[in-house]
Amino acid sequence: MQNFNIKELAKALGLSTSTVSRAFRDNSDISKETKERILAKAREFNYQPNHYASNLREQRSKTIAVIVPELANNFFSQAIHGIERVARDKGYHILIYATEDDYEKEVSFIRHLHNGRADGIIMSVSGEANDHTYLNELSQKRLPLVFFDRVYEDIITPRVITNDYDSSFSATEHLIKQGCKKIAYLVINKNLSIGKFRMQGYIDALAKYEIPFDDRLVVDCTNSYAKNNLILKRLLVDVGPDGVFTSVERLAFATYYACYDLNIQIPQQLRVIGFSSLEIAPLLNPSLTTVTQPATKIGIEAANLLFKMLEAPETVDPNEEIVLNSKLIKRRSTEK
Amino acid sequence: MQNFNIKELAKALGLSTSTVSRAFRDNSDISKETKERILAKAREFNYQPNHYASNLREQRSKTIAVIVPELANNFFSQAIHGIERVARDKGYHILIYATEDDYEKEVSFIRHLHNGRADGIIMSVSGEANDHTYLNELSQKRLPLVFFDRVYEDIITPRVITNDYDSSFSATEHLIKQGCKKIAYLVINKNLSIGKFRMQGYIDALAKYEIPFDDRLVVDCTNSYAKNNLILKRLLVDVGPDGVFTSVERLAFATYYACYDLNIQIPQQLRVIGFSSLEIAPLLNPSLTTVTQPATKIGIEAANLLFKMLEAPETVDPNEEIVLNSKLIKRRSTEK
DNA sequence: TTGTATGCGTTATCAA
DNA sequence: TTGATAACGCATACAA
Repeated sequence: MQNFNIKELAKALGLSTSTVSRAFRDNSDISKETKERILAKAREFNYQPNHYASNLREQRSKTIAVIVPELANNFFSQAIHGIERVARDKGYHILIYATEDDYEKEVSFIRHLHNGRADGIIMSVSGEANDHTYLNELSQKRLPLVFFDRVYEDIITPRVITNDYDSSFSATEHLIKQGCKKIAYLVINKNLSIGKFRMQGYIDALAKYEIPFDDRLVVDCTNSYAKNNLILKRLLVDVGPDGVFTSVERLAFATYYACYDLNIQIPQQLRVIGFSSLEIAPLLNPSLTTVTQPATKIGIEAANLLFKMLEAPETVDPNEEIVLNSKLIKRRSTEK
Repeated sequence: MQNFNIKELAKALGLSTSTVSRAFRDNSDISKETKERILAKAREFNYQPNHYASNLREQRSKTIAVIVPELANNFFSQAIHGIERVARDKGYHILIYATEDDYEKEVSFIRHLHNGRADGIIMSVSGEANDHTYLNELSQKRLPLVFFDRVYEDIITPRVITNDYDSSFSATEHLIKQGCKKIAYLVINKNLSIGKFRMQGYIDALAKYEIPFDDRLVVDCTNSYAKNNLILKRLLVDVGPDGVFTSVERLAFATYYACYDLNIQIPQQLRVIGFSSLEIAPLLNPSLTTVTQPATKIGIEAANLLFKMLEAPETVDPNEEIVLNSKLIKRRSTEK
């Protein structure tokens, strides 16, 4: 940590600390010459106002926390990228926390953030449990929170999501139009709101085309690659779907691997479509039909929303919901 | 920000602030009962010691900064994941900064971090310019810094890298053994140390097999997808290599796209190998032969090194260099 | 074992 | 326009 502080700089300049302080604040009265003299000297000594002292004094941290389930995921890294850009423009810093889909960690992060470390939180939830009251503590303390993509429905706070229901409906419809009659739906956590909406789109699309719903075709997967591989192989062998719709990118990959293992041809024997932000989906074998969310845009919108809450809280409706559209991009994995 | 502070908590308990403070510090003398009474009350009011006040007092932030060129990149997101895990275990938080390969941003981030915001820095450099003196300012102030993967050679600080020279040599040798005689080497920035070592491995492997070096085959690419596409197509058409070795993941993808566009068959007409941390390399069309760096491990090692510097600076040699091995994973893109 | 008093580095208030 | 001073919330040295 730095040793050189505002006092020493003031002494070196023969000025008071208050005058020096003013040189770093834009709105204060200070003569142009002194200001420049101070800044020059500051550069010389490489002085920067101590962040912790400033923030203690100013009661805000110019920092926002971003909580995501995982980092090694195209969707989240693109979203974080978007958030980072907005934050940087605003002169804010971002703290990153990965819950690894662990509810305990999520609660622990949130609790710790109550200590003034961050001015606001942008979060995509893990969704493992049902007790979200810890989040209400946040709202009592008025620490602004914005959800993106994965949200808790029982918590009222602004959110940025995509048109999951419609996308799922279209994706399922697309599979049906390509001739599928037995469409499996792969999900990580049925109970999470995002899972529900996406699943409802699937269910309603089946209904529209009078395809009976079969709950053996709705498969709850895990976070373990090995387990998923087993689950999927069993599905493919025992139930024998002719189409697969995955609510999460990872499960589309898992489906590919399972098909490779079982020597099942995509798309001839099985058509695959998945939610995915993978930029190289066209390079897969076969190229993967995706429902692609505007990940970076989501991050940007979430950050903008949070900054609006920070700058003018009264202008933000706690029920505000920004819905962005995903795109269905048809590729070889769903060809006839 | 929170309104409830240590004073209020002390008042509510009929104790002094110092006693309350002690309840949150492990080493201090305090009776078990009072401690528990205090912690219970703290939970009730959801009190947490203010982070900025503590850190101002203690002169350390329990925060480390991570600076990377880009976020939407498998290597970096995996590395960050590794760093995050170690930091969390140590009770540290991580700040993330993306330079987007912009030297100006890098300098600006570093300068701002001089204000006590972070106790240390883990960085993979952008490498755009040659003036790294701003980093020496860091070392004067003894703000610990660890490089990983992309480093500046002229800055003395501990680093975690991979055996780039050997990997490149092996990769090139592999292409030669598969029958390639005209091997292109794609790079983003020739001047960056990592680029140099990787390139030297390529050059020496050619020499070993008495293949003449042709500098039309060494191609400096950009950060723009569109430009790279043009550059690569020109290379493929005008120079006509029979093998491509990319020093960066992104360029392997670019090569695939260019081949798709030109209807060039991989691996029959062109064999491709690239540095890549892509987990789904086996799913590409054709599956991509990769030099895979242990990204998460690199992040973990870098973080461990930084914490060693923070906890026992005298035990860390500033020239310390941890070298991890990459793996050459042969897949279809380089088959005969 | 607990309480008192001081200072960490900064900025806002007020006075000059 | 500039300077003196108090306060932000906390943790430690020292006293009790």
